[in-house]
Amino acid sequence: MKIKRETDHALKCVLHLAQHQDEYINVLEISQQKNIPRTFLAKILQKLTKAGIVESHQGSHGGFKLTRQPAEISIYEIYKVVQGGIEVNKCVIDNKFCDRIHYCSIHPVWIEVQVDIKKKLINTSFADLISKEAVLADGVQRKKAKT
Amino acid sequence: MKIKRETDHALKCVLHLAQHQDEYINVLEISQQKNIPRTFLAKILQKLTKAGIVESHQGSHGGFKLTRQPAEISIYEIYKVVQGGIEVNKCVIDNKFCDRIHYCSIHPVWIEVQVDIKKKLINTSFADLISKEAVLADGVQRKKAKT
DNA sequence: TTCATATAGGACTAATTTAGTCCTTGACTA
DNA sequence: TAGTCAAGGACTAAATTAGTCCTATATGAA
Repeated sequence: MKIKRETDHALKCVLHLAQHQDEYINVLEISQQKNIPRTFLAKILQKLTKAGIVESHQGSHGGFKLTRQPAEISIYEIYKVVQGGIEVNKCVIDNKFCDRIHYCSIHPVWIEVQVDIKKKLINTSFADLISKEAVLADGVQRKKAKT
Repeated sequence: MKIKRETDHALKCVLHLAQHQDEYINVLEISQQKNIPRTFLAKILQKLTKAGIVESHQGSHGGFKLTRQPAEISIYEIYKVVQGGIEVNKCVIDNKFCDRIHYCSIHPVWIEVQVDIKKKLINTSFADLISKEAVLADGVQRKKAKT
């Protein structure tokens, strides 16, 4: 389990959409706002669309928007769309990498770790992130005001 | 945080040494027993030696052995020697990868995940693994006996 | 004392994965 | 019907991982 840049991009992107619901927002705008390479982001949004997390609209004034409320979308979901599942160690997923499947004492540790991570990611929704962002942004403002 | 093959090898290697304390065991034997490429394992053992987890002895009848009791060595320690620390997302370690350090709402999630993982890995020692191995090996034996 | 058996260490290479780009096609709408 | 957008496939570049290889050095035993 390691967050790829792609996943990072995807999360920021969905966060942006979550903060601008009901509008269709195009790739260029998101890429500029969140500092993500445009063409790469386009690819990521394709995946999110296929997965049903966002819906797309072509043509002018087209773009993307969320299909669900931010509170209904977890970090885990996005993570899964991009990376395909939590994989702490190859051996846990792919038996080819472990000849000791039936009696490996280390194996269960990875499984436990995976379960823990999954729980945490499932329990964080984009509504949570939005409210945190607000608090944090406020903090930054106050800091600026002080100086 | 993703377990590299190298770390996997290291863990199996230390487990083997933990199961054969007081003897010096050489690279060749461990590599054969645990199915790890010999030259690669040699490199790994160098790291473990430098880190003070094993001590080496050159010359005939030389090899490696643990410097401490298995109960005193955690999975985390080995992990750290090989991979240098838990890094769920680059942005958590390296600011270059995140322009949003001061107000990123996703950031704290990774930190929490890292802390959780670390706890779990610290709390598993090689003594734990050895006893698990015993139980598991016994299970395999019973299965074989049945057929 | 010298030979066989080990590790130490540095410099390489091969394979795989990650992080993108580019280009053409197809949908929408003003 | 031209301009604006996404869809999709095929590529490429960069970075990381997973090793190898070769030489030097230490140790113990014949």
